This record gives sequence, structure tokens and C-alpha cells, in this order.
Amino acid sequence: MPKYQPALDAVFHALADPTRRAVIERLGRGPRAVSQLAEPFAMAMPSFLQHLRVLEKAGLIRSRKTGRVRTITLAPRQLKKAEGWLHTQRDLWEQRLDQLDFLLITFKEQS
Amino acid sequence: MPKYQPALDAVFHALADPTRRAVIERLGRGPRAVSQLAEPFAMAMPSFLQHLRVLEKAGLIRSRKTGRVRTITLAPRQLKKAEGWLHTQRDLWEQRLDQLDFLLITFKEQS
DNA sequence: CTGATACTTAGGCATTTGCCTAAGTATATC
DNA sequence: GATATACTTAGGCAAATGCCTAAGTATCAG
Repeated sequence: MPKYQPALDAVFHALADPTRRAVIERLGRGPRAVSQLAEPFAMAMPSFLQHLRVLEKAGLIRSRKTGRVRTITLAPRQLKKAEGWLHTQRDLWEQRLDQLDFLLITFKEQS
Repeated sequence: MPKYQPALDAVFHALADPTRRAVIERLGRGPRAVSQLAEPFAMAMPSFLQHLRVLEKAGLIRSRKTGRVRTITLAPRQLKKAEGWLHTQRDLWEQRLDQLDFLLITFKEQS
């Protein structure tokens, strides 16, 4: 049993929103200013900033302010952690299915 | 730009809770009855059932009632979908880093 | 048929979320 | 110095979340 990782709470919560996932997708192509990121969304700036705060708290993005512009960068470590958890679960599941297959084959050969 | 997948909202939301992740982890070893699943958690049954409802709505588990016992099974398809999304994001990120490396090397060679 | 078991439904309540408007503050630009 | 730009803070509000207790219903066991 993997121990409880509070970080995953924040990461998965952050990814549960379409706006926030879209931000992550855009940041894959490289850093962007806040207003640039916000542009495609029909949303007031303060609402959008809240999404960025959620992403930053989850450790999925970093931000640095230069002059009056804040630039946002993707921070992939937590993304990998989430991917790792999912991968582990799939592994477990598939291992179990293989065991079932083995049992079924053994069973067949007996008949 | 991948199109908006509402299913991911539900899946990531479901995974954002430690109780629900623990349920998924346990189900990796095979189907379980509701009361069996609920046993490790210091939580009233109705509260636990709500978590199961969230997982089922997200398509992460299936449940079937036989007699008075409801048996819960892991349904890995949505889990894979989430893993796929994360994998795509990582790919994008790494591709971009490779391009940056290339640029840096080209730059060095010029000097 | 009487209990015990395994959920299930109904309702309540504090907190969190996701959005908003209005009014700041801190750079640039003219 | 006046105006525009790029956030930022403060506050408000409806809906969703995560927990609870109390009171069902539907098997199963004796």
C-alpha cells in the first residue's frame, strides 16, 4: 500500500478543471505572460488568477514577475508524480489480470 | 490543442481525494464488497457511499448488487484516459526541452 | 417470524469552489 | 506628470463537497 501523498490531492484537484488543464496544455509550448494565458478564456481576470493560484499551490506551475508582467512556466515534477501514481495503479491491475489468465489457462489444461 | 474532455473533469476530481484514491488502490487487487472496502476508513457508511458514487460517476468503478451485498470492481478505462492526458503533456514538455537543447548547441557551435 | 446484516435514503450543516464587480498598486509610455 | 497597461486585493454570492445522524429497506440466518 503506497503511503498517503497529500501532494496528489492538490495536483489532481488542480487538474479537475478544464480551464486549468487548458493552461497546462498551453504552457507545454513554453512560458507565457498571465494576460497572454488568460486571453482565450471568457472570464474576468481575478477569476483566472485564482486558477493560476490553484496550479501554483499544486506545484504545477512557477511564476516570476518582471516589471508589471508575470511570466508563468510549467513545472513538470508534480505532473510526473501524478502520472506515476496512475501508472502504478494500472500495473497492479494488469498484473492481477495476468494472474487470472494464468489461472484460467491452468484450468483449461487440466480438462 | 486536444479538445475539451468533460470526462477528465470527473476522473481527476474523483482522484483528488485520499479516501477515493485508497479505494482505487485496494481495488487493484480485485473486487470487494462495500463494507469490506469501507472497513479501514473512520467514516460513517453514508459518507463512504458518497465517495463510491463519485468514483462510479467518473467511470472508475463498476458495482453490482447480489443479495444484500454490493460488489465493487475497478474499471481501468478512465484511469488510462487520465494517464494518457498526463503522458501527452509530459511529451510536449520534453519535446520542447529537446528543441531548446538543440538551439543551445547550435548557439555554442557558432561561437 | 425475529433479528442481524448490508446497504440506502433523507436531510442538515460547515467549508470550499468558481465566478463576479469594484477599487486598488505598480510599471511603462507619451 | 498624465494615461494606459498588467496585474492585485477585497469582498460577495450561489453551488458543490464532505462529513454527519436518523430512519428507512431488503436480504439472510436461526
